[in-house]
Amino acid sequence: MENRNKEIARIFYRIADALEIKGETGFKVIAYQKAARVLEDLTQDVAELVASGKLADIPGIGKGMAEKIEEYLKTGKIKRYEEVMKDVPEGLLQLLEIPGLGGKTIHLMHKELKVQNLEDLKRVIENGSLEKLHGMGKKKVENIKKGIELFEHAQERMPIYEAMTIAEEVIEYLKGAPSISHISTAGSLRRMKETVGDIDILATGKDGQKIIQYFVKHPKTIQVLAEGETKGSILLETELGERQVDLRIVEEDSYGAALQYFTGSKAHNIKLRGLAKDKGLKISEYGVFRGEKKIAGKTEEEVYGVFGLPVFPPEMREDRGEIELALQGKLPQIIEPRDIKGDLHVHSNWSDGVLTLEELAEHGQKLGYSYLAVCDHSQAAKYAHGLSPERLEEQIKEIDKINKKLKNFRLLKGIEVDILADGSIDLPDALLKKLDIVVASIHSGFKKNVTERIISALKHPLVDIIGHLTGRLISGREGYEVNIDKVIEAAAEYGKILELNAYYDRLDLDEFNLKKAKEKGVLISIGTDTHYAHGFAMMRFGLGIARRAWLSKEDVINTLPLDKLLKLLSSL
DNA sequence: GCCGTTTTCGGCCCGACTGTTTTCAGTCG
Repeated sequence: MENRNKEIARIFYRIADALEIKGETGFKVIAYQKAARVLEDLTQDVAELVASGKLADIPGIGKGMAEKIEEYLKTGKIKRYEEVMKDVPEGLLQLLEIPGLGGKTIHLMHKELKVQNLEDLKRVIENGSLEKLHGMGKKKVENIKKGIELFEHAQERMPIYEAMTIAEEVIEYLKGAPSISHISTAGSLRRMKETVGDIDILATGKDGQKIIQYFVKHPKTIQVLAEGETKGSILLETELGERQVDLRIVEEDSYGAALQYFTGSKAHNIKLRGLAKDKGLKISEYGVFRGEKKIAGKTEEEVYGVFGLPVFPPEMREDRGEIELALQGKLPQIIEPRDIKGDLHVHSNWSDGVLTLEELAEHGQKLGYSYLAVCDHSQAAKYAHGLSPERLEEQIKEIDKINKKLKNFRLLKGIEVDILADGSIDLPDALLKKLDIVVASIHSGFKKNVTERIISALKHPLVDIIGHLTGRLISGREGYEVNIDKVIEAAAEYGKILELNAYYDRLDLDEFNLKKAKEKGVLISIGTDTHYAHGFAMMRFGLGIARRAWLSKEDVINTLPLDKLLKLLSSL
């Protein structure tokens, strides 16, 4: 079983929402939200922290939260939660998700008009009673109506690859805007989160208004949501639906401060603002100020420099302890794109890929890699033309032939072998012994003893790596029922490697499990699992997630030069 | 509700924008 951290986090979020609607002081709401976020980010099981008495050492968890967590672990309930929910109908919580509608207004309409849910809200809009409330008016109601419309058409967060593709296309377009200079992604996209809500773009230019006017005329615009002098917001038509893109324009002089500010995360920024306050400074998207005087803002180096901090990699800006560590000069060095020496999971046209072995080698060399691991499917994967022992023998010979012609580059002989229903491996040992690298993955029987099967694969002396451990697809499939903590422990025990599958829809292991793996000393291999030429580019998303998990070069085996990699693999 | 070698009480990030006000409240990012 997974630990209960996320369950408790969810309850804390709901308490925060309920308190917001009840009109409690904002700081209590923030305290619950912070505790919830901290719980979500935690790699240890709260139950273990309770057992060791270390729960209240976690920043954001005080006496009150600790008591509630213990109560939940003991009784499965939190009294405080049931109390607050007495006064707040279930249907009211959901209304907080409507853009433009907040706790205060919901409280008011609940108290004055007995609104309990979305239905009721629509009714009081239609019959005009909402408009008559104190502080409300025609325009506010109009805005809420629009909010409901947006809410009902709300899109799921989009996978990072999709967001990046749209953002890069818009950035190309923006280069044609008058007076525009620096252009960058910001927000969760720049932080490389696995999914992205809105696409945020930041740019500098003398004439903000003209740039925004140009921006909203993007040929795929289907609706202009905002068009001002410094901010524009549009809905774009894309292959997968409507996507929101926001553009902000700032002066050259504020670019660093704005980039820092709009990259977030919010929690990271709040912590930084706290530091500023302690120093008697003020920080905003325009710069760092001492009184009226601006002392930094042009670059992120300048802004962070004021506090004696380095420019954090965007992926680390989540308030997960990075600021505290940096202040002590102990911020870890995380993996960089240039550290990657090869891709350890690619498919050829021998199974379900489209590229020939020669083409794979060409692409690998173009990317500046030293090696590529050809890991086609094994025979059990019939749908993918998995390789029989005979065809794998043939492929091995073919790869040997190609390698003889290559200089400073090597195709590694590998396989992505199926872990069968009984935990055994789909190819004979004698054959596996001829390979440089063996990745074992589950492709069927997602609900059958997955944990045990994976662990038995880990025990297999010829298996090096477990591929896409949970099997989840971000845009549509829950992962297998697998006890990840147990698998990580087994991988540590047998000294085996876990894959970070860089394909954007998998990103599996995710950042939290990668962090757990690192803490247990388990090494990671990053592979794109590409079946096509354009799939090699997925490496950047795998790297993004690796960086979000604070993996260093030393944690990732495909940062090794070829000879050291082969030595490591043969020792597993 | 959390937090503290300046505080165990009194703070808790900041500014833009909007709309309903007549000096401010609510919401957002």
